[in-house]
Amino acid sequence: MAHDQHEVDPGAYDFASIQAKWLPVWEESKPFAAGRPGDTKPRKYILDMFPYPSGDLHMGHAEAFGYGDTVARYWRHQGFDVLHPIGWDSFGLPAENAAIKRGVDPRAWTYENIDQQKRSFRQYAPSFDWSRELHTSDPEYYRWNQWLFLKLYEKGIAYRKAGQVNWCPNDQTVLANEQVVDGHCERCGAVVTKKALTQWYFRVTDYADRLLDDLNQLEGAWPSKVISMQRNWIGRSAGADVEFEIEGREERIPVFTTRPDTLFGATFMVVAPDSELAAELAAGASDEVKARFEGYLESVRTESDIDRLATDRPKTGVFLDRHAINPVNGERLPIWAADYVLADYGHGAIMAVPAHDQRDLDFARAFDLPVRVVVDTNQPVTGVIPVIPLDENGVPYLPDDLPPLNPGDTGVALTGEGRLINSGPLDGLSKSNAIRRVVDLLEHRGLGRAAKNYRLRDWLISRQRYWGTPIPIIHCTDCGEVPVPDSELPVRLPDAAGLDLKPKGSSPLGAAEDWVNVACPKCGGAARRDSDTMDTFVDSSWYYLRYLNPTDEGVAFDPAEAEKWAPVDQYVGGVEHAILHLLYSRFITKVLFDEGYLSFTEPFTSLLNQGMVLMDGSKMSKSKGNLVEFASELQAHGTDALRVTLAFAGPPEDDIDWADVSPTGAAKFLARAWRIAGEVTSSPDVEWKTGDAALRRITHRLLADAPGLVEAFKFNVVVARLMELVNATRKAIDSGAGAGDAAVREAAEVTAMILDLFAPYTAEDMWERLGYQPTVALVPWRKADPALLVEESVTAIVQVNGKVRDRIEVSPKISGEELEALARASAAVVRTIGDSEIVNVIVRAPRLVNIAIKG
RNA sequence: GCUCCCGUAGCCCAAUCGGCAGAGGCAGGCGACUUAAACUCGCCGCAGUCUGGGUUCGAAUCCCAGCGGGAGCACCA
Repeated sequence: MAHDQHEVDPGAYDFASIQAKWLPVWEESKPFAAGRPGDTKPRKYILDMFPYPSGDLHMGHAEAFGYGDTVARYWRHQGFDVLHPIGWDSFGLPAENAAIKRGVDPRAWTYENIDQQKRSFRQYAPSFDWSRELHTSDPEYYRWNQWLFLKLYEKGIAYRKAGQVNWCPNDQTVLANEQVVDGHCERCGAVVTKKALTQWYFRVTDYADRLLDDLNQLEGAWPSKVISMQRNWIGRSAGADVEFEIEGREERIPVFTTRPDTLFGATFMVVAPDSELAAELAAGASDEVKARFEGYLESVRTESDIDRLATDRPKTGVFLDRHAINPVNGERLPIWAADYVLADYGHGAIMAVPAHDQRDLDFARAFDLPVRVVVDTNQPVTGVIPVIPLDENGVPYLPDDLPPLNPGDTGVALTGEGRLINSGPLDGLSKSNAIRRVVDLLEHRGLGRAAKNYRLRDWLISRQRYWGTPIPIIHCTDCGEVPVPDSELPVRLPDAAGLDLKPKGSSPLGAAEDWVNVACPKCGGAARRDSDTMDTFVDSSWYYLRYLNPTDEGVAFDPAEAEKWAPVDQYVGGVEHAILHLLYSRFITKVLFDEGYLSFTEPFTSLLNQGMVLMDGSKMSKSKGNLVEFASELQAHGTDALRVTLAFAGPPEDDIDWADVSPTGAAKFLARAWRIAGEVTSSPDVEWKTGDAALRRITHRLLADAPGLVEAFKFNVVVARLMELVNATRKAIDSGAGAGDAAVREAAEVTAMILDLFAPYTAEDMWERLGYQPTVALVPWRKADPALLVEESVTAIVQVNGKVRDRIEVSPKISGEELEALARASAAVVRTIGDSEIVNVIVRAPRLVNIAIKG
């Protein structure tokens, strides 16, 4: 029997035809364009982290963009002019790798991917303002990356230096510290090695204090996890720089310590083997020492970061046969080179206090170096832990069974509080007082000062790859580094055709002879362009500002527009950028603030991290065969069911296991809601007040509660409440007031309006079935009627000793006295109390009475 | 090893301030509609909140300890 393929029951919910019906309508009317001239509404800027165009959207995108869109749609209903833009983070290695593998042009590959991905995106119907779409790989965009670079160069924030850098042998390029995760390349997973290279950096360490301190303003508005990760990453520690004389050396060596109070306990000094200082000290020693040092250095160089990061590995090192002088007591301290001291932290040298530092103690025990206790951790210090033990009369005493003070034997360093001993003028002081005293002492003698140190390193931004923003610097043999004049921006990427993009450790751009050879802008002589490209995290560090005027050819962004829209009110994206992108973006925002371009110092006022979409408890991947394809889910269930499924699965920041959710359940709910809109028989001008009060109460409670729920990101609860409303409406139609009741129409309209946050197609179609014109997305939020939020009566609970003994229906306005009287009169209560004595009665009118009795 | 988060029904999840443990869904059971099935509609909830202590008139909620799970950090002087 031949079926007409379009044979669809007109009374049945068919997501495909609803999508096909409304998408062109919205594309035509563009209801989501922001900043229309003359719009006086208050503004909100809702931003999703822009995607890398990898070919197609996946479930992770579906989740994140769904949440972002819910928030954007919500604020539109609340009467805001909402800026909700989208663009493409379209520079980066995948395009280049595809180019190498398949001989395609990286540009063509990228823009084809964008086209494909965009088609899925449109089906998914986020309420984007597509007119502001941007691509970081367009010269119109990266021109401003170059502008930003030159600004930073001008201010001394961008600079070039030589050093040991992270090198990804797979991608054949350097990496920033943030892009090395557990010794592996953040992007491709290869084991990262070290390489000595001259590279471009941004001086993010100059902003370390502000990046750390300003996290306080994000407290409560960003996930606490992200805040603590950033705090850890910046890793500020306070202490002192102490200068040590070195025998046979003119200049003193500074060391950083967080425990200057233990200075009298220093028994040796350690320098990082890969530091210049170590090489210099070894050079001044005997040939035998020199040889031993060279051998050690070699072994240190060959070990990977992975090995080096392993904890509990035995301490290694060599004695350099040189000595330092302790500035406070004149003692000679042997100097060792050991790899547990890092060249690029502090000054690459430490004073070792084995009694009070576990690492120093491990080293001292391995090489039989002296251990001297200078803090008696058995002596309690007032006001700090350990608390002074008190005897039964409240008199402080010292217990007899104190732990021994011999870390050299126990192997456990004494890191706690205590009183200073063996420390001359510091004896008897507490830790904090000793720190203050010794810093004073050192400052007075010019041998040290209070100091801070950071784990954060400067941001290495140059990359030896093709598909990125060219660094706008020209290297001239006579003039050195010369910035490309603004009038010559953008420095465009040369055509990839004819270039060998295969990674070979230097940028492919260097081989583009026509491109790389230029006249020096200063002297006109022969010069070469810098052939590295920028880290793509530079692109994304300020893109949120480019959306404000994406086609402006005169400025990167318009400060007046920034004043109107920025900072971003709500940012949505993955927690994988907890440090990377979010730290860089915060940094660049502060730089732009300092330069007077912005009036705020934090780019993202509020942050929502979505969880991951899993399958059967683990991350989805092709190799595991547990991939849930976005495209096929979209095909099978439609946009709305997919979005409702994701919103309803649980709190947005939690992971979603696709095995636990039910897109068909979501589709059923949508169909149920949609059918109701078709059953309503009253006309739009019906008088609400005449409607069924019970249903109206449910409707208005939702109107009242939903804003708080959405603003707290409890999307799953909002969906549950919508289900509740739909169930109640169904009941009213079938076995209550009937389809013609005003409350049924009201409930259906409110359902459509709120459903728009999660299921825009269904909501729009319902809206039309209810007799209105598009678009439901722009319908103002209905005000909840306060009269309907008050219950006619409430159930008061009567407890005896916390156990529920009776329930009484009372007026919500009942007084405490009346309620107590009613409770005491309750038969069940009287029975329970019997002869017992009433000790206490707690009354919380109108909800609860608790009678406490004896026995 | 250190820090943070989380443990509620077979499963996913709710429970504004410490005040009736259940809003919602999945799965399941029963029923109506149907020749039958699907769809649809209706009905069905004794889990006392991981364990043990504590605070309180009252604890899923606050505190302490433990168990289990997840995340972050881990030679940073």
